[in-house]
Amino acid sequence: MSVSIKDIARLSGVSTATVSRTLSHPDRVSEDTRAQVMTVVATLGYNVNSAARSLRRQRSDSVLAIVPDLGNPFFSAILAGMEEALHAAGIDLLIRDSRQAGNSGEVMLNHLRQGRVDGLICLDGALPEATRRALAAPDVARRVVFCCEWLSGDDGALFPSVRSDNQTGAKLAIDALVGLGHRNIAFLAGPPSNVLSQERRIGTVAALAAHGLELSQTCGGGQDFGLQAGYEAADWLVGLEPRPTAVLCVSDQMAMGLIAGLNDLGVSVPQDISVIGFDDIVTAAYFRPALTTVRQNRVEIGRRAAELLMIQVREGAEPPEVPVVVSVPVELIMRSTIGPAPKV
Amino acid sequence: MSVSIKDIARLSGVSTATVSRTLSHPDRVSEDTRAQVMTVVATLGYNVNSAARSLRRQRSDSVLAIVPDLGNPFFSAILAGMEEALHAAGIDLLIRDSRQAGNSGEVMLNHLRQGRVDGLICLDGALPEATRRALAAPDVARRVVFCCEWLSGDDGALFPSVRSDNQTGAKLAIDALVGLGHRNIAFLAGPPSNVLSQERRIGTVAALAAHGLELSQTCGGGQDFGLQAGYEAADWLVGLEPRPTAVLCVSDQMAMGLIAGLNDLGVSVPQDISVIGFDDIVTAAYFRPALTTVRQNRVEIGRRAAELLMIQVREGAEPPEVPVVVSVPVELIMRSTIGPAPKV
DNA sequence: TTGAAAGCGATACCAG
DNA sequence: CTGGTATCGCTTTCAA
Repeated sequence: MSVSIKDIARLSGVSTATVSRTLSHPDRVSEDTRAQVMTVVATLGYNVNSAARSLRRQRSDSVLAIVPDLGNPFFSAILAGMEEALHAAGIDLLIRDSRQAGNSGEVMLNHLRQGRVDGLICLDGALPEATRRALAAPDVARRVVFCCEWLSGDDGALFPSVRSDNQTGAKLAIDALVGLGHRNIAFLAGPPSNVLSQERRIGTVAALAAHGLELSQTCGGGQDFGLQAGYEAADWLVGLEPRPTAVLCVSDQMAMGLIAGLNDLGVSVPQDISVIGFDDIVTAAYFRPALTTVRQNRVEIGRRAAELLMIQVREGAEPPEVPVVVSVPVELIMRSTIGPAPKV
Repeated sequence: MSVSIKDIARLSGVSTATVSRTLSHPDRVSEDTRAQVMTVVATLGYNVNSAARSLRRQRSDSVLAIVPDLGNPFFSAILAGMEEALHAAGIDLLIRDSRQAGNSGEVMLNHLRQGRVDGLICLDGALPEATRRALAAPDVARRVVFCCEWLSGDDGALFPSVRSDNQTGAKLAIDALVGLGHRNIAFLAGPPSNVLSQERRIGTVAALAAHGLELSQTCGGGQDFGLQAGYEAADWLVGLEPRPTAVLCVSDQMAMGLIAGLNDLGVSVPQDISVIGFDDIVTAAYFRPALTTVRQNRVEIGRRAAELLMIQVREGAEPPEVPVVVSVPVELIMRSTIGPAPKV
């Protein structure tokens, strides 16, 4: 059996209450006692038992992040940002993949209900209806924030959320393309029902309208934001009549897949078609041609989401002024996949 | 206050002991009782309190993965594999970045000592000496497995480990290059002290020796396995005299960076130089030219590590027959970055 | 500043 | 098969 607070109490000649105080509220014991207790603690190599502490304190000091696809490298930087903010506050990060077999929405709700975690950071905007309803219960809702994605139709009134400024991102991209003379611009979406597909498309349409232009075409994309979906979209793109001279893609992975596909079809980027991605994942700069893209500050998004959640679940915290939407700035990174619109 | 086992007991007219049994060992109560209790449980929406359960059972049903750099997409598939295996067994996955500020080795050890987690999966082979010693304590060592990397010098005698068959991977790559007529082959390493750099280099030297060849050059690489380090190695490579006609890289990211760098220097891959990567990360297939690489089965590695750990920490488990090294097969994926050795 | 003691919620042993 | 009860280890009133 491992050493407990009782052992410390006995060896340092004080009560368990005092040991506990020494550890949790050092300022509430005399200096002498503290020194004495700490010595014994160090000698025995004592560590608080977290289950006992959680049980007594009625909080776990950990939070759960729900990721749609852990295998997608897009999320790693976001998780890193969360990790950083959370651990600075002594809070643990648990991770679950919401699309993994057997991970219904219930699973994550149970974590909350069982007290395994104090809060939830959800990166998946496509939750089943039953889960959405369950999340909306008042005592649950306060413990949830969304990050990157959000529930479509929720503008922060139901759940606070942290997201990139998607519409501005699209605008930056479109402005750059129009500035290069492009007039026939297409949008390559991910899953049509995904909020990011929708939001960035809206931004695209609005930015084009500001130039007196209309969106040429939207490709529905595949089941995800992945490379293969982008690759397959190349066929669609070259078949369009008239063929767009530029494409804004909803993700970098799709953009890279698309460029690879165009390449295989004998279409050159950016000579024949200009392409812009979204995300600025780490490979974007080393892809050839180097990918022009809208950078999302993924670490920052993760950090902000974690901080937001910590404020909300702090006990005695006021319920937040709704709606809460933290919009993280984006930035257009100019590289080599866009160029002047080809002369007809 | 949330509903507890007492409430269930009262409403279903049985003792708390019976409720507990119904939930934890359904086969040890009568069918009638079980039905009765389960109805009440469902009605009240009861959930076991995990802190109380952990305290009583003296186990947390969660494990901690230590990742050297969460921001590196290489790890996401491994984590996904772990997640899958762990959650199938009802175990939670916690994640920490070992290189993050303030995450000394102590931090992860404390998780074990505090009973926050039942075991550790360590993906970082470069732990500080103090941590290595602390890990080796008998009661701790049994709860640790290494994954991907391992402590240099440990052949599974100290800690079980799951890893790719790195030497065979190098051999597959070298054999392919030699088969294409290459005689002057270089190796692009990551951090020199890293076990993967070392192991793959050893495999490379051995495979070359089998063909009666010697390794032309080794580039020490940078501080990591990243794209930038590969990019910078391009200068080194083209400066060699005689210039190697092929390079085996310790990671895909380095290979891609290298190719981008060569590209910028006017050197063509594979016409002038053949390049092989290691990992087969998701972008490898869509990089242009598509990257020839040694595929690691990352999901499998993660899954096996998780399974290994679960066996070890199962109570009453025999200490494993040491050494335990699970070697996961690798595979050479032929794409477009290698070609015949150029005629001189 | 310190100690005694009540509990947090679930489990498992021991009787019955 | 079921109930009573001690217990896991810590925190926190309440009194002194």
